[in-house]
Amino acid sequence: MFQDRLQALLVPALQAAFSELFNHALDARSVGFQATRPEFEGDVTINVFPFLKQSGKGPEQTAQAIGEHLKAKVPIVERFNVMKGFLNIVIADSYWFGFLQEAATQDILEFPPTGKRVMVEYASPNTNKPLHLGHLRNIFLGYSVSRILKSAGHEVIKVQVINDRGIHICKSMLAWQKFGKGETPDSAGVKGDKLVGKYYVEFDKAYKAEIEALVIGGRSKEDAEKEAPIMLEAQEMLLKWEANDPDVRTLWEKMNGWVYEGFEATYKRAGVDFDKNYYESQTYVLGKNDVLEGLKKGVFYEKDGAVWVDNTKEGLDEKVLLRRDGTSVYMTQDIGTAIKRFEEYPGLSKLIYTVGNEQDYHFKVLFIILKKLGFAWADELFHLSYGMVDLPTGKMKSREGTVVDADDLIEEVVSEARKTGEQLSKLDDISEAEKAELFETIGLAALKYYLLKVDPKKRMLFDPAASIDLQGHTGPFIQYTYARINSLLRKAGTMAQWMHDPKSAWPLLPEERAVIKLLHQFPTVLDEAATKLEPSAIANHSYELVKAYNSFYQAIPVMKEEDAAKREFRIALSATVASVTRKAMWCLGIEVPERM
RNA sequence: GGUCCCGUAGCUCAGCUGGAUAGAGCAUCAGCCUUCUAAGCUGACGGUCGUUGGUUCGAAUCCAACCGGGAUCGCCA
Repeated sequence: MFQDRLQALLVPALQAAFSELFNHALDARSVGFQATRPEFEGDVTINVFPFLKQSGKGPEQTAQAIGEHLKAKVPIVERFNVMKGFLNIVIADSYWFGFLQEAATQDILEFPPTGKRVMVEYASPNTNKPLHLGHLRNIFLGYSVSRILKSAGHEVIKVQVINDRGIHICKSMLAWQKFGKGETPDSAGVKGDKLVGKYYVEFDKAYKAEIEALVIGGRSKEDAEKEAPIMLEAQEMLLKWEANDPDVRTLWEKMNGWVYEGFEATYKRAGVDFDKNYYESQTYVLGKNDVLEGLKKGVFYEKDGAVWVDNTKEGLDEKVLLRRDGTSVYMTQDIGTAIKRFEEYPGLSKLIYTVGNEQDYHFKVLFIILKKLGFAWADELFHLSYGMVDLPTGKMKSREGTVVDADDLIEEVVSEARKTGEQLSKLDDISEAEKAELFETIGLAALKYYLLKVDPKKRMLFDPAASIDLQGHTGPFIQYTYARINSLLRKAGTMAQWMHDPKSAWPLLPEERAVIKLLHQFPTVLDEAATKLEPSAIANHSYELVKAYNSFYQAIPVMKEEDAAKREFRIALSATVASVTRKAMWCLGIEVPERM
């Protein structure tokens, strides 16, 4: 990494300075470089306060002594200044020119292969209702993480888990049977997932009506909830499903098929995909044997006929893994599925679950259990826990109909992009089809960037008005900068290759230097994003970069520059910003348009 | 009640492996298009970093307590 390379040049020199000046060994890890604050002259800053004990001198003298030593010994240290305990170092232009030369000719956001395989699970929808805003945060986050890991040199396997069985889908099936009159997505003219979701709501209505009737008839609310005929019927249907009843299975396959078509359409429009799907109907039987084996080994224990794990030593509770009747719980399946994945993918070195933070406890327990079962890879499991998405009106609640539908939302951001795009009317000469594609790209960028720029761990507020904003700290602003550079490059024609020639170099302008430094930091940001699984780091740095570029663009002529060497250098700088931005957006799952 | 997460400008968020005068965007106000895309740029306004203690040469950042918000603690999924 380039940041590391600069440090690699400076740290040993600093250590040498230390032993010569103060006769003291300096631990490389204790050295912290920081970017020099803009109000001072310099590129990197060393804070000497931590070294005062060893130097035995005051901050100014210490910094001054180190600065003089570095300037004498390190060619790229051009000059320095001391402000209190801060040693601000100016790195020679030649270093920055040299870096740009490299960045212009290779992808600085593509790391060499690590040989590691990583599985990222980033969607686990139920098949009884359509995808909503919460799913979108999950999907965009996981997709971005998988691309970041890929750029960081890992082999990535993207998977989703489809919760295709259980009482929830039986409810939809039953309601469709009762009230559907044979309606299909085609006959109703709606997406399959929407149709099935509609019958899930129908079930709930009928169920509530039955409860009410029973309560009026004198039953307690709790009894009524248990005794409502339609609920009993749904439970019966679930039993039939488990018994492989042909009629139930046929209906189940038909309705799930509708849902998959609907999901597929949403994923396609959202621009995400998966390498493999796991279906709960196939995995829900897994895990039972593993639990029984754990019982034999004494990892688990039996109480009241059920199998339990005791995690009280870990500060957690006891948890049932097999019910008294021998059937599985959710945890059991997850144990089995994890084991299966590591069997299916030999050499899998990491498994990341992108799941909301309401399941923090679940994953804590799951990982502890797998560790107790003795799987070495248990340490490589990671719960990428993301915060809930709130609306200005409060929490999303499906029962209260406050859920923001994924398809509707995408439609809205795209049409907003269209509205603005047509107002600006810069695109009168391109076809309707091209325009449609462009607005799709811009609208989705607005939405994705809005969801990804926030630290995934944090709960976030979804403000519909802000999410379709195309100005300021937004995806379209970044796209705009890219398109703008492209326009510049088109004017430049076949780009004459700029080559850094140390002999004919000129002083870098502050605007140029600022842009180069942000490019220089980017690989470190990618590394951090890949380590911490934080797309927001990429999103925010991309914004910093294009903002600095726009300031440069505003103040400094590129094509109008008369000195050919400078002109070509600025074209190369612009082209590099464009290509790095494109790659950074790729890491977020965001496309960039050639013009807008 | 136990455990965990969060609290930074009017709003939404950065900054959090301790370091200089805490940064952006939106909103508000004032400038900049006969020159490379104004979806842009420049500037102004705006802060007891929830509160109180502690550690430290130095705390938004680490620790503790409290206040406020959220999640979770099923033989549900």
